[in-house]
Amino acid sequence: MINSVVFYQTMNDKSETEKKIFEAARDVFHRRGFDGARMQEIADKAKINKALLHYYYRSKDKLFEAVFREALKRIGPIMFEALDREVPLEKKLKMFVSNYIDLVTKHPFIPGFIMHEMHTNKTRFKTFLKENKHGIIKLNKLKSQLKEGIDKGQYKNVSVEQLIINVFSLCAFPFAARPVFQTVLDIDDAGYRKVLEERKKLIPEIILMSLKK
Amino acid sequence: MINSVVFYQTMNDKSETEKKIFEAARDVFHRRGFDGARMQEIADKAKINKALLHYYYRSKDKLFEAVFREALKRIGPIMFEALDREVPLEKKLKMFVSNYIDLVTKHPFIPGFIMHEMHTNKTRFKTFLKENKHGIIKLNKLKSQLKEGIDKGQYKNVSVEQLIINVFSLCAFPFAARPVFQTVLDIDDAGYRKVLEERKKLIPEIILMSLKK
DNA sequence: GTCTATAACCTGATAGAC
DNA sequence: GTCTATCAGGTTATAGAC
Repeated sequence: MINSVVFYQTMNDKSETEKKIFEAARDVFHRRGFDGARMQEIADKAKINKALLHYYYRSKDKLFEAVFREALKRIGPIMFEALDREVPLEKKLKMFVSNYIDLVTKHPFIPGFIMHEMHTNKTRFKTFLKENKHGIIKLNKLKSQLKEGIDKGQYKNVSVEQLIINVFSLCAFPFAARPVFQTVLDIDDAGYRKVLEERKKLIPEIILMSLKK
Repeated sequence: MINSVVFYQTMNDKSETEKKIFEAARDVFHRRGFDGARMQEIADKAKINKALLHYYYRSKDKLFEAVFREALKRIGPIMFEALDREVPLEKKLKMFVSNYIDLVTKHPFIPGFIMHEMHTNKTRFKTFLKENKHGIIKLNKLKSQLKEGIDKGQYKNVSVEQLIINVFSLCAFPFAARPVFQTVLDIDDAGYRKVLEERKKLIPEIILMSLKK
């Protein structure tokens, strides 16, 4: 729900053509990355011609920037704010994982897209992230919850950094490496969807199990 | 050690120039991906000119193919054969995680590289994987170990597929998404190396904890 | 705003001398 | 085997008509 608001605000004042272009661009950039994307393919997909792309977005760089920013806006809030809310840790984890898997099921290329573009252009990413105010996240609430559990002797002494890395790895990697897993484990599309769905339950269990003493 | 053998066999009969080219190509392709890589950059890095690249490797495609094959050869055995050995599950996990993290520390772009190239060209990957005889993996030994533990009431009823996905996610994603994590969690290079090192112990603990009843 | 035509540039690949 | 010079094709970007 957070994300539809963001999307709505961003797209609100745009013309129909501009929306069509943006959606086509998102699709192509997500799939192929900046270097693999072709302005011609975006134009074809939006059913307009190349010149119009430049009319609306000046250059490939600017168009990419718009797409990349939107990806961060979609994924940022759910990633970080959701984890830092005033909700019991256990419940928060379940909600987060379920929301994340739903979101990325709708935009399955986002994790791989962001990862790849970051590796090939770190500075661009850092700039965007920081201005996006999710730059360096605080996670104060999560930290204090974790510390509280540790002090009570309820949780193991795990750093919040490792915890975050574990949660995201378990959530995001099955999407980013989907073709690898499907090939190597010989799972068809329907089967893999089931695997992903199962993980909504599985991941919180794993994380909580790994925290408990 | 498996990997040095593979490397040795492959590089054995090549001239010095060919080796230099291959290593430069590996570096550039790993970093930038096929679409982002430039023959000129490879030539510069190998300290020869573009024409020589074509003399040795005919085309960008063929050069890429060589690099991609080598990445699979490096990662394939450690990924799958290691997990299917006749060793107690607990010990096997620890060894695997430690070896994997060491290998990928040396070639940190491999996970992201393979993932990205797969998304942009699935058929190529499938062909390579299958001929590489790690195509569809059997994991018979791992399966029977897991089943044995489940039957004994020692382990939970987790599928081997989910287990594999969990292990690889926890191992590979911190490398593939390293720039994201470092930025967002505000960790410098030395700090992140420490985080990765810690995971050699942490990951087997998490996996075993999640298995136990 | 939308189109066609084309400029300007880049990149992979080859020809040919040494 | 290695180099310089150059071609051929493709891609981003713009000019200009409607």
